[in-house]
Amino acid sequence: MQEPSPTSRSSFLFLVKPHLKEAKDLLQDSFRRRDFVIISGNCRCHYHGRASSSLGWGERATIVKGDGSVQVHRPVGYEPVNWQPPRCMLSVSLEDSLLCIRAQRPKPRETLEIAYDDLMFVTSCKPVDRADFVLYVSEEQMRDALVSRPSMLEDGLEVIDFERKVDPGFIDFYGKDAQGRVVVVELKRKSAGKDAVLQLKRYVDAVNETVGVAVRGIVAAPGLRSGAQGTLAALGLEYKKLTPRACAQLLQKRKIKKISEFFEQS
Amino acid sequence: MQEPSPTSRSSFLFLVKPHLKEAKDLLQDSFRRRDFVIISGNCRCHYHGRASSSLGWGERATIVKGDGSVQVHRPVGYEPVNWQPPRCMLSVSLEDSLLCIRAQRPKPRETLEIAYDDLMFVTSCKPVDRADFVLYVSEEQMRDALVSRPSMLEDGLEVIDFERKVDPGFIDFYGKDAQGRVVVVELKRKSAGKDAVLQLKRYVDAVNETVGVAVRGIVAAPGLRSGAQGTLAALGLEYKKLTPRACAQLLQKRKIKKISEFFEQS
DNA sequence: GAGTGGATTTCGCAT
DNA sequence: ATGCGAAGTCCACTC
Repeated sequence: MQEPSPTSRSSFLFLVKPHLKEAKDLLQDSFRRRDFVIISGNCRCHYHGRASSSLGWGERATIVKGDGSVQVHRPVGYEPVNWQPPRCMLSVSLEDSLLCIRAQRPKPRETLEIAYDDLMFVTSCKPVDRADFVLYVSEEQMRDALVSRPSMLEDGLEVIDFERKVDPGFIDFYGKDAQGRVVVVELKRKSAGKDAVLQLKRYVDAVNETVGVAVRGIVAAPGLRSGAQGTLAALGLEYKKLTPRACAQLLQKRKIKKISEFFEQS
Repeated sequence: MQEPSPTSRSSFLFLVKPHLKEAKDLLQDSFRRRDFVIISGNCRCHYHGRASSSLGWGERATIVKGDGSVQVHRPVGYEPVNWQPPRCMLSVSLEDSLLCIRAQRPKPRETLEIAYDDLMFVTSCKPVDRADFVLYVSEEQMRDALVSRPSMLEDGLEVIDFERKVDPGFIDFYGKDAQGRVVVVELKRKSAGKDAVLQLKRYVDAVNETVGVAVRGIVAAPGLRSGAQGTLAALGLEYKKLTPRACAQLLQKRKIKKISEFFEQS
């Protein structure tokens, strides 16, 4: 990710106000090449499959991607009015002075027909895009979420402190469970590895020396790398799945962005 | 719907391989005019809001609609990789030789930043589209669905016959319920009105004269127009909601397209 | 405005 | 292949 922008750009074709025949020839080639195609003009649509729908004449933009997905976009509305998921059979033809585009899917059986009688433009290209998409929340956000609602990890869990200083470092979340046992939570934004488990163990040991009650250690992360599984069990520690998305969603609902706000509210 | 195609076409602007400055000026005007804009080129994206995400450099197409919705499409994948729902604040600027497009939404607070360093093309227009979108299944499809799974209307309901001839006409669905009572169903593709209720009453009366058990009458439709409500109650008839989508979904799952197939399977 | 349920949901991961 | 659950779900409808 964040790799430098390539210096060479992929080529593209574009037709402005083309005749239907001209567009049909381009689209046939483009569909065969699995190009990324955008068609803008006046069209009507018919869909038959999981349901049926019809859409009268109007000016819309159609996107056909190399994976065989299709979407027809009206001037307003986030979602496409008609669409077809990937892996479609694409065909184009001229029928009764209409440029007819068909996208068929075998399973489930469904068909989308888009008929243009007038075109603003048609573009065709093969975009180069090898970047990784990364969706995340910060470890701080995860901690905020957990502090604002400890029950998302376990019923009856309550917060005592967070970022609590102990000898080996800082404990992300420090609380007590429904049975009154102390709970030490190590948060990880990505899948937790053996290093996270060992770090948690050090915290648990440190807490064990200072408190007189039982101490539980929990790794809370979106996943647990295979190597960490055995270590976790051997050290008597636990793992609880905690996804960035769940945390982000909670923070959104609660409208809590910072820990300070939590303490003001509670 | 299906209204004749208008003879005059709305105008559009088309920039091919524009300089960033040139594109910025166009986009500022387009955003102010609430145009329908498509931008194609090399970009990177950052999103912060309900979650956070980053997407490195790659060639993608961005659609900005007049309602303030934004979507960034990669070469493959039905869904946009980044997006913003309608009612966004849009802004465009030149920063560090990048064309930066910002789409901000106040509630929930979230921001999408799209930075282009190279453009294939930019188009801007104001499409005219006043057509109605109609999603439907035929009454025949609804009947097929109900026959293939009467329980979608009520547990224990069984089919005896369909399109059954009685004196006033044809009964859509004829069956018996869990208590052995005869059930007469009148299907409607759209919201049922008083006419549908009265028609059902005639069927129920006709059946009442020929059978010795209690007869129930049910209007099954996606909705019930307000006027029909009172008539329904006065005549001792019932209404059950039955949506075209539920029927279409069932037909799809069961892979039953025609009644004949049902009898072959049963 | 918040809450609820549906969608031609789509999509990914588990079985 | 199939089924189940999550999603920055979106969206329409109800309270």
